[in-house]
Amino acid sequence: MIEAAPNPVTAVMRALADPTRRAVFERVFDSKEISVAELTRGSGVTQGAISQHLKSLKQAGLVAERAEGRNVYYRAAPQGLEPLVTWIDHYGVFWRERLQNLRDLLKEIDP
Amino acid sequence: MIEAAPNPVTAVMRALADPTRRAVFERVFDSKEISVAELTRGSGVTQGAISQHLKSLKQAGLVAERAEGRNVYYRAAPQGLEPLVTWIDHYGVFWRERLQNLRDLLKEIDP
DNA sequence: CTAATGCATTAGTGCCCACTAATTGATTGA
DNA sequence: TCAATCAATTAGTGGGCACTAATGCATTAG
Repeated sequence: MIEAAPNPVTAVMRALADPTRRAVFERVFDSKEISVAELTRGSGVTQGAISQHLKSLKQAGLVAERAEGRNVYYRAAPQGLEPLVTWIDHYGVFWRERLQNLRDLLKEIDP
Repeated sequence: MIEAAPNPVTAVMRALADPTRRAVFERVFDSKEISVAELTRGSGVTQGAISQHLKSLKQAGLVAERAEGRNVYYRAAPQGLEPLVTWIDHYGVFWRERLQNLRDLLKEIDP
């Protein structure tokens, strides 16, 4: 139960749990590429905050960057969501089994 | 971009972002039903902490409870994951099919 | 009845984190 | 050249959160 190991699921969950940071990811995702200045516009927070969020998202493997001139363009890295998908999908297996058991049971009762 | 509204996605993400609390959820899920005392055993934290985590999970719609005598038995509420699955379904382009199956399952479970 | 067990809740504490303001370095425009 | 723009980073701050210790309330056992 002692989980000191920095789990990738935890990293992704933590990165996306914050509404502001998740909104940044969503905007990056919806744009093919987007600069920091453009992300800052209408974000309600300062440019520094946006840069910090982008750093977190990058460390979580959720975004990638490309520098061009004095701009830095970010793009989404959807593969970064894989740990999350795997975690959730794990429960899908259980549900599947339970449903199957339930169906089997129903068939026995009402053949 | 100002997101003051307490989003259900945020609620679920936040609830599951903490490793200890997520471990509690996983143990609740793996057991059909489990008491607080049993959850506390081997959790590495006090009983009070477990109760607090269960309260958070309950408010996020991820667990439900059943009192019996002086025990309270918790069980998983899989439908609580629906906001998360829906969100990933939108952004996790690679795994949309996997998740679509999972969403169908959730609908079957929670009629 | 009395002691013990199960659970929730509270107050208190330390820590982490989201944010700002300011600075710095780099690049571009006039 | 000099000013302006873009982005990252830093120090500092407030607030929230995970946790403990302790208390209270039921319920059960002896």
